[in-house]
Amino acid sequence: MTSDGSKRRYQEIAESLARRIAEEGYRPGDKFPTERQISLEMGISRSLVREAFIMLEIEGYLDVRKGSGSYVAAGEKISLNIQKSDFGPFELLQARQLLESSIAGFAASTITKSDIIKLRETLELERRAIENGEEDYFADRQFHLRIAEATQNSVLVDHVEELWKKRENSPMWARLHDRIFDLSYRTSWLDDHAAILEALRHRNAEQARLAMWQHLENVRLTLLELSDVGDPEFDGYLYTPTVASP
Amino acid sequence: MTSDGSKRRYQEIAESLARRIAEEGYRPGDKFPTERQISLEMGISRSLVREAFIMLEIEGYLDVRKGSGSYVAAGEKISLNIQKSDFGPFELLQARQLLESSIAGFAASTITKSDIIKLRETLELERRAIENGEEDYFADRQFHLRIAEATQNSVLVDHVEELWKKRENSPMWARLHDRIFDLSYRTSWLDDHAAILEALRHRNAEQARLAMWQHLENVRLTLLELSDVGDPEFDGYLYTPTVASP
DNA sequence: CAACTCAAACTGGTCAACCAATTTCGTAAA
DNA sequence: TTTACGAAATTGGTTGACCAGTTTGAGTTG
Repeated sequence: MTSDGSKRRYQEIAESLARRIAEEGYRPGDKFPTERQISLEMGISRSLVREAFIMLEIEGYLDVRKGSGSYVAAGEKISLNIQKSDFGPFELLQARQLLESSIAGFAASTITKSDIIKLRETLELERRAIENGEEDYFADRQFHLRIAEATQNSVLVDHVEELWKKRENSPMWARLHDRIFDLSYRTSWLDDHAAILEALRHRNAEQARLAMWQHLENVRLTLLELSDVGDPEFDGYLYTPTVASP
Repeated sequence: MTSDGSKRRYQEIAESLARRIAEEGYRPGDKFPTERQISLEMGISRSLVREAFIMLEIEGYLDVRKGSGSYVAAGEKISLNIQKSDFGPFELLQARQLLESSIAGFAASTITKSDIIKLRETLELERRAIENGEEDYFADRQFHLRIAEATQNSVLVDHVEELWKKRENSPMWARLHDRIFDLSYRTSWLDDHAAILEALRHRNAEQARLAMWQHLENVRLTLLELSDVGDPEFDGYLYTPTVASP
């Protein structure tokens, strides 16, 4: 977010158009309405539409061709983007599980004393926040990022976080996210974090990997429980970890 | 890239301005020249500058405020972006190694016959491309993505790919990237891919993980060789894999 | 002298008109 | 009938003028 919470107009328009692509069954390669058509339709100037198109182009939804028109992006970009908007946070969480547990295991061998001290401070911050009943999303995030930093993989973990945050903003998952951070769940996660830190302190890679896996498994189960999906579509995500677990 | 290799004008301008931010010592929070100033300075209309600003805003470099001006983005966004441009592709490759080898191992248990057939086709595509001396970046990328798709982790792998591609565009690594895709290297990578496919076909998770690790290790060594870094700064990346290797 | 006011001079936001590349389609030539 | 041509229509590209918030500072007031 750019400091101010307000959105620029072109962003709103772009989002509305992106929704349109997703909902009106556009497929890669399909011709999208022209800038003029949309400006008339929405009663705004073409410049605004144009700026929105630029945003959509940058985000990989649109492919604009001079003299010809704009087309829903062909190739992988769009199909992945469409997939993104169709899938829930479960896939993402699975990815985090895979990634962060590997990183935690690796961190056991690279972590320094000062890293451990910092992690302990972060944990203390979390504990105090929970006692006071405050929001502590920041501390939770910091804990995960600091472990990644110890292996110099923070860029990647941060990007997964960004994806996660984007999903939070979608109306579909917003309510879910609010409930996730109820104190009850965070208290149990605090124990998970403590277990991870303990494993790292003993430089036990296997244990660290396992602890991180279990932590994110708990998050996943919580998420699943909160969203009370009986939806069989989600079965695909309910696999037994064969990679990072023993 | 959006099918056509040609860049839209606003993109060129945005890149030139991004270079300016990086080279002229702008720091987060600093005020950036106004749209009018730059349009005069470059002899173009303000709309073009405006479109470029939008691109820079989306990419997290700029924070534009109505009535006030545009500022070099503060907070994590820009610092991460600055970090991004400061770091080489080695860190990213390490992340890919960690991530994709885990995914390959997992894919061994989830992959279907049709997935394997598709992978074989992609491999054949690569082989033919190399024989004809053509570019085949697409096929290489497709191979890696298809494995990820088998575990429904394509979103994540795709994002790492995006980061990778961004780095390619930076002048610092562009030349390096061109040389990577010389035929000689790609031929040996073809064998790597074949080994990965073989392991997946036998549903041997451990072997698949190892093969993918080794493949990206080869890529890393090639990269290292091509960039002939005696630079001790890179020592941090030259670690022995303790996580995903045996 | 300090604090307030408010208008002028900035800033980005929006618009409608014109430019240039591409596509389309009727017409004429083979 | 098929092909080749080219003008007209359609597309995105670019521009300058005007609109709407924000900042600034001279002038006023206590």
